[in-house]
Amino acid sequence: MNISIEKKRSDCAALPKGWQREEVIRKSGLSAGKVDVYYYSPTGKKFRSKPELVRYLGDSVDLSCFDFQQGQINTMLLCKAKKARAQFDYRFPHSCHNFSHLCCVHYLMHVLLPIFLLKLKTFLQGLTACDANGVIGTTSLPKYIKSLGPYTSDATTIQSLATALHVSSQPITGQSGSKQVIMESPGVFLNPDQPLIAAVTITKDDLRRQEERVKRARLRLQEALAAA
Amino acid sequence: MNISIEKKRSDCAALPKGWQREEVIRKSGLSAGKVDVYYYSPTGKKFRSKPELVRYLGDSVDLSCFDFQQGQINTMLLCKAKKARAQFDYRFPHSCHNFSHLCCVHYLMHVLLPIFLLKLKTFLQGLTACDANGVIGTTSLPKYIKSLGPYTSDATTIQSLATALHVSSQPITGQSGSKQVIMESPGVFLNPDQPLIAAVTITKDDLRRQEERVKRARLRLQEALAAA
DNA sequence: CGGAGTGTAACC
DNA sequence: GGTTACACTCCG
Repeated sequence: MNISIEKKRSDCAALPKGWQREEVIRKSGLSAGKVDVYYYSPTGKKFRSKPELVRYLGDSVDLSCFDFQQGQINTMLLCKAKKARAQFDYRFPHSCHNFSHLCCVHYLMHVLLPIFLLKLKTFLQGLTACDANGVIGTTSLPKYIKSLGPYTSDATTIQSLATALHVSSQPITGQSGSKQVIMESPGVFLNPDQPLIAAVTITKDDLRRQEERVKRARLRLQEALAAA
Repeated sequence: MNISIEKKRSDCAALPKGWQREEVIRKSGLSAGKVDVYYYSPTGKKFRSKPELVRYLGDSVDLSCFDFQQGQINTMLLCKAKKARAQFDYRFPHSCHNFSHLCCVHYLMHVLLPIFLLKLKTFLQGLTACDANGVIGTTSLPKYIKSLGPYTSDATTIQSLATALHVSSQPITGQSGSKQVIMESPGVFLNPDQPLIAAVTITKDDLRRQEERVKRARLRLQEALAAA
């Protein structure tokens, strides 16, 4: 019942019965964050690239339209009209050397965060675009997300999230008192209306408590996912 | 007078006197023919990898350019190391396909943001660690950053920033009314005490105004940097 | 010696 | 510039 965020393995519908697909996120090194995709034959043999797969399966399966990374048939591969990339790259810069404090702050505020925001925005816009084109389909948001707001459609919800992210430097004045499970995730930080650098001191216990809170939130979301 | 084809051992000029290098050819298996290289310290201790060697020798020998496999100094390795440190990788995921809304939210909250936070934390910790070791030196923060808080040292300032990022889900209660130029950067978003998804609508003009604000903030920081 | 994990040349 | 495809490392 463990759903690891770094590693997941499941059946692959685009391949014959018994074949499985695995995603592994690189955890360290220059390429940390990159997603490696592997396939396992029914006998357990591991495959790490499409040519390798083709070599093994021969003519028994036509993989010309098979997207190795995504694990599905992609008719776009025939046209070779590669449009928006479907791959995720979780990479991010490593720690730094030869960086003055000034550069550090500058780097954080003017490189990391703007890029992060931009990518989030692009990500969300891409999502709504996909949805509009029917690529994703009419998948609904699960109830616990819907309940966060009085929206008329899921598209509106996603859009408003993107919007809220974009107009970030202005106060977000939405419904209050809606502390859902997803709100307890660790990915929320820095209030623009408060000083950037605050004189907060914490103990190791504080750190551990925070980490445990994160773990609990993840567990709860996993349960929600399983129930959906 | 025995010269074995599968195994040879000799002094290694690139290491201190007394160190030896050994080559062993794999005789069978999938990797038959592959050469494994081992090193022996003057005391006879065996080393099987470069990290192992570096851990043992510590700072006494600079192995950054040492090619473990070849047993020689390789200047190309130096270039690589320097590049890796000097360059940042700003990559982040593109827009997506095949993603339900649920996965979107899950991805944002449980993949992107945790990784982002982790990297920020590592980044800042690396910075303070560097500083403590004198790698960065005693560079001072410029005045306009110092003025943000009553700190006794720059290290404290950086540390508190790292801390504030870490304990993100708790309110950051620092000095108020200190709206510095750096605060106007776009890299501040999402208040944890407000709903994640807010019913905000914006026009294209709003977007452009926001982007121009970013540009202006960047210009001002550049001026401040030039004046420092 | 195997194999998971990471590096990276070559390709598009 | 960004991926793919596979070579290589490191450690069990």
